[in-house]
Amino acid sequence: MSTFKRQSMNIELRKYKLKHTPIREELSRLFSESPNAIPLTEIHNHLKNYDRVTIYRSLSTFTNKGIIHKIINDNGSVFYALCKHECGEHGHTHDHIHFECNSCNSIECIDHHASLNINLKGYLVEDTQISVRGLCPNCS
Amino acid sequence: MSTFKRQSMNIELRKYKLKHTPIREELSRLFSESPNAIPLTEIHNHLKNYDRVTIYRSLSTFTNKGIIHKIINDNGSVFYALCKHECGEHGHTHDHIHFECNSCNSIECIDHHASLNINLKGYLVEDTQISVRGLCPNCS
DNA sequence: TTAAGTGCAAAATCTTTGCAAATGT
DNA sequence: ACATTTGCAAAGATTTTGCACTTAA
Repeated sequence: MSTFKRQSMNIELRKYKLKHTPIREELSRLFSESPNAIPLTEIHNHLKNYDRVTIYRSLSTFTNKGIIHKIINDNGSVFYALCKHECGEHGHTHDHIHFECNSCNSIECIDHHASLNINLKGYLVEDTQISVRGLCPNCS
Repeated sequence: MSTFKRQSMNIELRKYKLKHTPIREELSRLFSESPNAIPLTEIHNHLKNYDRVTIYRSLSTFTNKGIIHKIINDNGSVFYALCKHECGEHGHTHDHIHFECNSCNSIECIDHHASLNINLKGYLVEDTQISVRGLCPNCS
């Protein structure tokens, strides 16, 4: 239990013109420290001191700023993960795949410029999202 | 507005050891007639005469039997679509992609044996799901 | 100082559960 | 006849909205 004051969050709130509040620092830390997507349930668990509404609104704010993105898996469970690329207020642009582990249920965003040959006659493809299930390195 | 009595549902309920009830016939017809996945909201609209609970339970039954499968899009909206292949009580096995139209918001299951070269070192891939967004033939 | 952010209460959805009544085979 | 299915009431769960209070800059 360190009493040192935490310093320099990895997410620069100022850059996004967001005020520097306790819950946002907590969220920043959470996301910065986690290599994987974070289940919404876990976010609630970590932020028990804060009102649920505030959590929803903070996540919404971060999402709108292009700091994080929402992931919904096949079961409808909600996760959030840091955006790694050029997302912003004007939209999200992701070119990674989501890997979900069948054992530990973690979801990881993996950079991948997939060479996907989809030939859909008559369809205009604008975006492709690939989700992979299996066993992550820790579980296989 | 035909007054002929409809005949021979495309989904053979007996084959699945399911009783032949009105709501199940309605659902069978709905799915058989729709080339696309059906939004849950639309299912509720079409089945206004039936209790919501009964609808949920019927969809759940069909899903467990491997007759239909549930699709959740990026927004968390729920759709259901017919299974085309060898799904059954023991599980679903799909090898199609989901195409979601950015204009009319329809979702279509498209058979596709995607030649996807994913090289994920350390990961054991068991299943790959591809979702494509864009414009469907009707909208492009 | 003051616009932005938070907390509380309440509403709005959406989905599930329990049980008695109805129905298909 | 009887197991299955349905409808109703109610509970659970999740997310959103309104508004007054608080706080960061």
